[in-house]
Amino acid sequence: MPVAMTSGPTAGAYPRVYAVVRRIPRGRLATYGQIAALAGLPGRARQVGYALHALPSGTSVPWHRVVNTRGSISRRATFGDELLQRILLEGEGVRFDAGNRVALSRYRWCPRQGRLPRGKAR
DNA sequence: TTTATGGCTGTCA
DNA sequence: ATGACAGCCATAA
Repeated sequence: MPVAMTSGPTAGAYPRVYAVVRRIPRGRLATYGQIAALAGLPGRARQVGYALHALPSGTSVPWHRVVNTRGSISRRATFGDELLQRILLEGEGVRFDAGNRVALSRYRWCPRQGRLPRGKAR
């Protein structure tokens, strides 16, 4: 196991990211930026991507519930992975429209209603 | 050490 | 609606 950053503002960032992702209810979605903010890493959506990418297979973290701000699955190294994400989401009742996008305004996870501004979504 | 890249986001055309 | 640009900063080489 890596020593990890034992100091600094980013100390233990990965565990925090995982903790937040784990709280996403089934059938709900969150964006990288949203996760980053909730994990105390505002503006570091990329790191969230790295954290999720580092997850082992068979993890209990629902990484598939994290998508980009457009509501679409980011292009990954292989089609298999992004397809898997879609399959998993559909298995939770999330519908994709043409273009492989989901209605974020409809599925967005709101840990605290009004925490993040997103128009008049409900 | 430096450099390049990137599972993103927000703004502007 | 889509496409281009610029910030952001951790990770990999």
